[in-house]
Amino acid sequence: MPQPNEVHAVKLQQLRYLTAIAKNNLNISAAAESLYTSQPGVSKQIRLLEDELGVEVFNRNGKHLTHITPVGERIIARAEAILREVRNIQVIAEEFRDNSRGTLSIATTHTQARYALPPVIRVFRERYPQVLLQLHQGSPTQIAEMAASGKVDFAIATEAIGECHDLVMMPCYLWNRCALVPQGHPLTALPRLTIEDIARHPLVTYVFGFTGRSQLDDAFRAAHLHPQVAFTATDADVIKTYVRLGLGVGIIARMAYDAEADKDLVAIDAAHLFAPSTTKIGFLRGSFLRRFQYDFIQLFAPHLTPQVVQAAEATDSQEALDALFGACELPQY
Amino acid sequence: MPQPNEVHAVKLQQLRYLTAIAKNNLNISAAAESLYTSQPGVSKQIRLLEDELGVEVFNRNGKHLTHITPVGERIIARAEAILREVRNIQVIAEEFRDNSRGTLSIATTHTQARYALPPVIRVFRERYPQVLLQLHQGSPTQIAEMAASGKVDFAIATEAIGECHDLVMMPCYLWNRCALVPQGHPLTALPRLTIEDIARHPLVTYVFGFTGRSQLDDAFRAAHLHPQVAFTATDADVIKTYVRLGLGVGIIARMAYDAEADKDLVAIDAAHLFAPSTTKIGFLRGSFLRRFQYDFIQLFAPHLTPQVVQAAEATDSQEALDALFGACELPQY
DNA sequence: AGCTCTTACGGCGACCGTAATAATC
DNA sequence: GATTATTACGGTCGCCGTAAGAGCT
Repeated sequence: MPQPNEVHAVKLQQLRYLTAIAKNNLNISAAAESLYTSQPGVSKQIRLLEDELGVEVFNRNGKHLTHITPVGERIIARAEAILREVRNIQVIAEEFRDNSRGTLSIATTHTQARYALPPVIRVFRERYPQVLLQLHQGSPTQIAEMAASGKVDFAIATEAIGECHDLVMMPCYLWNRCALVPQGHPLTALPRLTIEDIARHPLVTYVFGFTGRSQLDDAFRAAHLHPQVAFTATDADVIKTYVRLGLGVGIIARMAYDAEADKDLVAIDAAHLFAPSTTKIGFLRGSFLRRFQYDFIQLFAPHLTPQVVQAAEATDSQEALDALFGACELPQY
Repeated sequence: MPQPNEVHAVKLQQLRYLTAIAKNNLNISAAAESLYTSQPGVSKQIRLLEDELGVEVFNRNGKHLTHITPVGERIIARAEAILREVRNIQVIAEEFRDNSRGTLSIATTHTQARYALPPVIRVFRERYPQVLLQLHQGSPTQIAEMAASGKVDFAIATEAIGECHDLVMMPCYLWNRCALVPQGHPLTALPRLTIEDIARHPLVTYVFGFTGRSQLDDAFRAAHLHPQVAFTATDADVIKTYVRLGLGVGIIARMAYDAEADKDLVAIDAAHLFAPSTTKIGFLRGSFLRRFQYDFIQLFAPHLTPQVVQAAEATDSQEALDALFGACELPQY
């Protein structure tokens, strides 16, 4: 006479449904769709779970979910941890089954994808030809969101990430800027560039929130200058285009200047004018990292050995993290 | 046309089976029994899980499980974390449903149960009459094991716990010893007790591993003395009995001397002869603590406020923990 | 009116338990 | 021979999906 068991128990799918609803603005229909299942099923399982736990996870107004209850917040947080660990188990199994096969997904900005990553990717592909690479481009906030939600393994960007406590962000390298002008531009005649010189011309540079734009603003503000910004773009290639059109002085990352392809333009070093920016790599806290993932990190930032990465993950406060990397000599470009 | 789903997925019960087998010396039959289910069911689910993950969790020799594979170790560790979190979800729900109702289970030694806990328990029961109390007595190692396996919420003891990294152990108070002799015993005539005085008599004291016995041995060894131990017991009541019979000098915790009930015996302070012992309270790392649990801790050790407890849980290394409590003024008895 | 959650109902699949078999100690 | 794991088989339960109903915005 089978299963007169405990009648009911918490199930993993219920937890999946829970987090999906939370991620879909409390819309059960959308959550069901994102999970490729039916609304009634999701709805029912949530009720069963609430029944089982004896508490309401969601506040309801008639037929609509309005809020997450305080206890629901905590339950969902734990549910996310559980699902992360389940995913970890699967990743661990995959790693041990064949540690040279798998998928590496990275979300990053144009600047990194175009100038910093290619040599790293080349070496990585040679070393792990069986690993499927997936790169996704986006804004820094999108990138952070993708890493935080587990859609990608790594986030690589310069700004606006690190606020999220769920992400472990580690500094990779520092980089400086140059001013970019057409040949024969007045700035090319100056012996040494000053910030006032730049401010006299309209600027073409990055959109706010992209690629160290805030360091730029900080420097001008500190000098009480308010240069005219003629155009803002999310990537250096677009900036170059408009510099070529004579729209203004471009200010880009030094590494984005290609002596070959951009020989019609002149790059004037501006490292002494703006604080260097730090490019970081991050991953979801609590993730099991595969060997090729550790290897990728180290290829991109040699000082980030597996030991350092594990230490960084173990440190939860931002100050402790800064202390950990304060001693590191980061490469500077 | 229902469920042409992902065909299979990791299930919580499979993880429960996994941990049960690990805890039962790789004996599936015993594991099944401990879970009140059948061997074939457990066996099958484990095979299904291994199939799903594509790796062997256990090494098999014909029909017997021999070892846990390296990948199995990691998977089981994650599984335990998952099951802990599931339990946490249930506890959280219970807490929010009614934070004055529930169960508090404590494993402790005779000494604590008999002398240290009663006043705490009395106040606690007044404050939370709805909370069901469950006290379990055992040896320090048994106590640590019970807490580590989740059978009890708290472990309270003096020795031999803290090795286990899964437990968060926090110091509660220090205590000293006294020598216990019948009235008229030669030691009562001495102006100030020395360790040599004691060593001249046979001793009646705690069994090794119990109630700060090691500090005792340390002190004699440091003085190059090897007193004869006439009798060892696990609790002070038994020790008193044999002191009354004239078997030797009892050495017990000062707080175990009751001026009323033990007025036929003389307690001679020995605080200056032996290093004080530290009684600790511990719980399973990663457990959600209910309000009444925090309250209980604080009743037992007023310096262990919820903030301090949370800080202690967040600290993973033993040294950092010692540093955290190094500043605390612990009460001393 | 449109969207969304809930209730009702039916079917397939899965888990569990009993029984029998095989392999080790 | 005793214990233990696996295979085989059957029954019940539960999940999922479709369809219909109820309640907001």
